[in-house]
Amino acid sequence: MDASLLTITPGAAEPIYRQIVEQLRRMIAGGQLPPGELLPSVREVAGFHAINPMTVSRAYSLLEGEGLLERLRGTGMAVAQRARRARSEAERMSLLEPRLHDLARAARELELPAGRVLRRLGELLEDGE
Amino acid sequence: MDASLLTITPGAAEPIYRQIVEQLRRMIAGGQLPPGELLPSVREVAGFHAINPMTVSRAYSLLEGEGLLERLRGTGMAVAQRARRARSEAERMSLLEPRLHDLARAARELELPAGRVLRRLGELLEDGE
DNA sequence: CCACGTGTATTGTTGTATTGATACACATGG
DNA sequence: CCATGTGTATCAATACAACAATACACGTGG
Repeated sequence: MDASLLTITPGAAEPIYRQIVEQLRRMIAGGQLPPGELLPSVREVAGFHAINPMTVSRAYSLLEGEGLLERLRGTGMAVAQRARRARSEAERMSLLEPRLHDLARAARELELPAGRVLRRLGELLEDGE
Repeated sequence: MDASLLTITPGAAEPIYRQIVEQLRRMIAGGQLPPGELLPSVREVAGFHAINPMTVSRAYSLLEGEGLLERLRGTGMAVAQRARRARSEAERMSLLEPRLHDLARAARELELPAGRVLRRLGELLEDGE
């Protein structure tokens, strides 16, 4: 995997390390990062995005704690073999649930018709592919 | 409006004052809080939710700065009259856009089929009403 | 008139989160 | 064998959020 595949926004409200964590978590769960895949080194990511190596390391460590990454000493970090599990559609869906709830609540408070929200989301989901 | 209508989660990642700000902003844009509506006093909200009065005051001040609330001296805060504008469906929709983009991106990284996401969101939107 | 209820300014303290700078231990691989 | 590249432990700096305790300015309403 290449460092350029990560999207990092230093100025955002969401902390950098968490941007990395959640992005990688989803890409692993989704299968874009298969088990065994080697991740870019902390210094590589840090250099490319002009951030601190420790910030990247922190993200990697958290994912290692979750069992999603493996430390290959002297080589780097790789997607763990046992990370292949937890890949049923239902399980991936559960990672999206909190965001869905927040969205539904916001839409309700805005008194927006369900149809309109669904239609717009449909468009955005198409655009990506 | 009653203090119990606000949903506040002290332990959440999102700071309390911003939870209040965004919630009120949406309820005003959505029309649940019509112009002239009197808000609960800072001490009332603070007491009910066991938080600091200054935290509530901070949220109110920010909304006053946006022109959404009006200070009625000696009485409290009320939804501003001129807040009625900016209420077209398109405008309310725009408040939801960032969240929609995030969701679409997450769904893509999770490799979830659009249909499934849309169906689930549909359910959640129904439940609310 | 004046007690009471508004919001707010002020000051200080506490806890936490985030990021950064530096130095270190370790395995690889020519 | 040792230069090079891994990740990371440690400490510090900074910023932010929230709380606490006052005191204040102001209008309402009995």
